Amino acid sequence: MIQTYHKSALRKGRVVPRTVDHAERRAHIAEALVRVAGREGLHAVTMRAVAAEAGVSLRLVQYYFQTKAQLMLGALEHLEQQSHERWAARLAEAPDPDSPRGYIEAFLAEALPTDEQSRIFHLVGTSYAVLAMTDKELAEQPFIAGVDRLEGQLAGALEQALSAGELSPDLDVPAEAALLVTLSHGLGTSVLIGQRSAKAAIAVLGKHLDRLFGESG
Amino acid sequence: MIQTYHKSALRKGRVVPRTVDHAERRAHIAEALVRVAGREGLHAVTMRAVAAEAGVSLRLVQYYFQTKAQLMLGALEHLEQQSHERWAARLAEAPDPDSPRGYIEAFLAEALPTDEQSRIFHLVGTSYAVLAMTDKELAEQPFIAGVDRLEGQLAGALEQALSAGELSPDLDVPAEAALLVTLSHGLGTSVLIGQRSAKAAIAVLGKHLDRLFGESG
DNA sequence: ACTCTTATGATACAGACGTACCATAAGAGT
DNA sequence: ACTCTTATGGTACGTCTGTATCATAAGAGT
Repeated sequence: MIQTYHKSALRKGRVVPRTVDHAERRAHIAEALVRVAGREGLHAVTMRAVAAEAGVSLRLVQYYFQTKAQLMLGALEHLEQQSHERWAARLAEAPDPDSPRGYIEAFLAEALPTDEQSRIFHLVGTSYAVLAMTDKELAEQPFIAGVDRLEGQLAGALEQALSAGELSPDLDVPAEAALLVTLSHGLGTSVLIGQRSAKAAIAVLGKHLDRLFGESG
Repeated sequence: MIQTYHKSALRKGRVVPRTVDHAERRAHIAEALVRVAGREGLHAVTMRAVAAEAGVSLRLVQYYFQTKAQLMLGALEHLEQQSHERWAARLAEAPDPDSPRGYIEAFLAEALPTDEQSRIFHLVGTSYAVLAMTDKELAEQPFIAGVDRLEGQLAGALEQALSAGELSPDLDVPAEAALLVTLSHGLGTSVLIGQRSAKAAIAVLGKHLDRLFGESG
């Protein structure tokens, strides 16, 4: 799994880096970090642990990310982008694309830790959030942007449902989007600390959506 | 501030510990931990840092809490108990004790990081929550119990409001209590990472309560 | 007055951590 | 063929961490 380096150089005959694809390698290491953090917590993430998990030498981690701070930041960006793709994939297979409620429910359920992958995602994401509370440089660029984007996307879906007449016309869309995103984050946390099952969290969310969309149906 | 040890022995002439009040000293150290964690994050909490913040020697921290794990646990318990008292004080001065809505709103607003003390409380609490996600022994006893107690207390208030006819009679009280607690936790987090102001968070919460209590008035 | 236990100080130790340094294999450009 | 740059391995260094050890001051019980 390790020594596959100059393979990628043959694949793309250009003169770009040297022999290996830097982006690919950085992604590989970043994913190793996420696995370690998901298993033992973000506080257990060390350059040596990440190197071991990725199956590379400590020196390599240093080479691709010069410092630990940059490694942490790079992994966060990778996680952001990965979640972007994950959401797109999930929403593409939404049950009924004509139903805004289905879209919104799928959207929010994705944020809940239902399977192993989303569990890791929520755990690591929340860990980063806690770091961002005391590390302002970490917070500003990559973090808030991601959450804001989600909230905006959801607000768009609500707007659409409102146009379709599925929602009460005097709904405050931005406030409701904020409520839904923060609610699903809070629910996810309660699941992760073992206070509630994922099923129970989905039920709470579902009841609120029932209320929003009118309990007919 | 440091060498006040045998003063407490004179105050209470009994033969209980030896010269100093252990519980008082442990509380002092636990509060130092909370201050450090609130300022620099829970990951910056070290036995030496706590000792320095408390103005005692490293040995003393070792003496009163034998190990770091016990120090962390003890501080969490202290935080729990402190929050208990804080809530009681806040609710005692609720604006209108006859209005369940006022009670509930005060209850939930207390969970939001509006002033420095509640900011620290939420930050440190969330940091512990993240730890509890990967450290099962930490989670079970002190953590979930605290949140469950809050949720139960809130459910009681909702039940009371329901009896007073202020809520829709087909409200699912436990689900709503869960929603409100997780929502206020999620809102608090979004405030702490700087995504939203405390005022905006309170507004989102207020709008939802308006909906619950019927928007008349 | 004398001992005993509690309370506190100082410091030492082994391990882990982030980072820096030195070496070298090997493709790229000439 | 020769050099130059990139990519990788190995390892050493200084610092910080949690914990353990040795020593001792001083109130408590007799």
